[in-house]
Amino acid sequence: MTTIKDIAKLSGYSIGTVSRVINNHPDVSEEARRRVEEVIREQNFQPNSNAKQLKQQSNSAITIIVKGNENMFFEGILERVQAQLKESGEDVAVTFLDEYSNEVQAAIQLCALRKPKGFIFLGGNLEFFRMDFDKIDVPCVLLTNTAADLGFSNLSSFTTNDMDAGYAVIDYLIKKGHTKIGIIGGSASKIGSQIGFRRIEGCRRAFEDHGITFDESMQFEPSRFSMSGGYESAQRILKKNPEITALFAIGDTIAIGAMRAIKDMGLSVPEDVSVIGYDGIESARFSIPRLSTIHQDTDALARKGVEDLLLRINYRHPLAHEDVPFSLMEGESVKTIETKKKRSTK
Amino acid sequence: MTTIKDIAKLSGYSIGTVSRVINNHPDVSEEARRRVEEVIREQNFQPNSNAKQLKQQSNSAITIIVKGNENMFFEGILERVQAQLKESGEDVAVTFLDEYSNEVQAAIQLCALRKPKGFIFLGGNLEFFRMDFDKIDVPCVLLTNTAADLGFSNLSSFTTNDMDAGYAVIDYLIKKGHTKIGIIGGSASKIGSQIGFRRIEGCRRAFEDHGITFDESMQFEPSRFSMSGGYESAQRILKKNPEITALFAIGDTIAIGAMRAIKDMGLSVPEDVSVIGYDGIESARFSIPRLSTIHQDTDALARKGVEDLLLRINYRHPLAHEDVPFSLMEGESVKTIETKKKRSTK
DNA sequence: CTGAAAGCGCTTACAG
DNA sequence: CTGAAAGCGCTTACAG
Repeated sequence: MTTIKDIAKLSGYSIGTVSRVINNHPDVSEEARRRVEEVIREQNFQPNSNAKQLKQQSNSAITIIVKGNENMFFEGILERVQAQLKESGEDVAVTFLDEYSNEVQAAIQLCALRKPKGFIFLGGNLEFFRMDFDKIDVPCVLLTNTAADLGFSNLSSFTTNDMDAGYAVIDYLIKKGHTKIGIIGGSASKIGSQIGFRRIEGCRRAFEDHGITFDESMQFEPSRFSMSGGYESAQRILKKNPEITALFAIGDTIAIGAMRAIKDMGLSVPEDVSVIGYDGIESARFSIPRLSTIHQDTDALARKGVEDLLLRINYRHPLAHEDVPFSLMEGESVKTIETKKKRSTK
Repeated sequence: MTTIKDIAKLSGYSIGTVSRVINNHPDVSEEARRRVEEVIREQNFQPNSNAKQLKQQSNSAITIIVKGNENMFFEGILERVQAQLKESGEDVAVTFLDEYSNEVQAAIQLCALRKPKGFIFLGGNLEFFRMDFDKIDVPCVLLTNTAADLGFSNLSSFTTNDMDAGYAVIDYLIKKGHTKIGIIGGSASKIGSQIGFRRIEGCRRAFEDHGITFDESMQFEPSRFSMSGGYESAQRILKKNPEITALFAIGDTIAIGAMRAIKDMGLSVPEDVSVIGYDGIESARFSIPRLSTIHQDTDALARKGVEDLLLRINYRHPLAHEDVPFSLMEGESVKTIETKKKRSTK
């Protein structure tokens, strides 16, 4: 193992100077810097990160906490975040959590264990943040939910505007002639913190604006963010409410399960039941039928999240809470219904 | 921060003894052990891993190298490996690589940077291992390919027997009456090291045993392990060889892309073209039609891989090269063809 | 069985 | 601008 000591000896400078070169301290002569860097290159020297971190009292790799094992959407975004971070030379640790577990507690534990430089949360329940996030003091970013109202000084957030997007979905379906619309996914809890809540809240407003009543007990069914969750919830809601002509699954993973369930009930998409998803994952572009969905800009989410975190880890940099734009991608899974009302008004 | 010093003071023992308790050394009195453990619990003390690793000259987290970003199969297995490792209290780092990049070089770099305790390779090109793996000296496990013939003393491997499984697929299709069979996925290279090669080699043998000639140029099309790769390769092979009645995609991700391509060509699965995949990922159970496929036992793969690695990291433990059993899962994507030959022989 | 002490490879005031 | 030295939190011969 080459150490900083060897570099010192070889370059003719002290280990203090070598360390300063490595860490880009300003007060090193050009000559010393050049010489030391040369030796470092020759020896292919890599500083020992354990020693460095021991000394600096900080910290291990940036940690990504993925909340929702089975949610395919997170897989895509995880990859992007990981790629971004690696480009910046940052090491990355990943922890997968069940969709219902407490991500903030998990982060607190990790802090005790290895003091990560920072966290990126992929998905998060605001309720857990409210309860315990004050115990975390490293810079964090929450992706796909907004932390704007929480007021923590070390938590940025980037998300699709779920309220607007939920609104857009229902508005779209209604304009396509649907009025008997079912929603599946997320939990029915009114806490206002679960990932799906804002989406559903947007739906509510759209229904209202169109003068259509939304009966939660008949038109909503909770579901895990998984294909099997979507499969089961679609079956349940369609059985309890056979009038439904369109289903909004608040995640593509759920939607794909739902389409399979509809098929297994002897019905077809979109002829008997239209389905629209949320996320815009790759599988949605290859499913049969192709899934209509809200496309979240994973690239922007990942890029902004990583940039923000890095800036705040390395410099004094202000927090940010931003929405990234979304778009409704039309596939083949929603059909137009000519309603009587429509016809008469035309 | 509580340190080992605090525990020493609080417990009335020296830091040496505390350290021995933490590391389960035998030569500690029962009394000391009890007392120290009590204080550790009270203080919720976590040893500083940087200091520990600095001292032990070893090492950072076990690192999983995922080769093939877009291959959904790896996502499932990654999760399981991760879960297993976490259960054993091991920290985990993940690196995603493109399917065509050099995973061994990547591992070598990581060794220089942070000396991981070990690596788990999800997918691997034996050629790269042959070339450079001797530069890695930590315990490693290769999953989904066999390293039995490589003879490295620090590399175990666990895999489905790709040869047998490839054979089983073709045998199955032929028994279903198909003779014009196309294969997509992997690379055509004869190097014998790519992940898909053994699968295709198994296919060849099955064709031979059934007395059916296999014309690689007309019946094989390479493909990335991605949905879009499958989409394009299916289109290409079906255009160049319209006689094909069944397609074997050597990965489910590829198969799902292929089914979509067939649909877009105005044909349907399985009426016009049968499709069979390989992997048994969850999406295969929810696709329309449900995909027939070789189910790899990801649970066993993950469990055995992790156990083996941990054993070899912590003890002198022999290498292993094992096959895990597979099964052919029938979905809805393969139809039976009544061939003339079949009829006459019956 | 236990303690005192050296040392892992680095960073950073401190003094010059 | 540079060097000598203390110290980060731990482990592990060594001596008893």
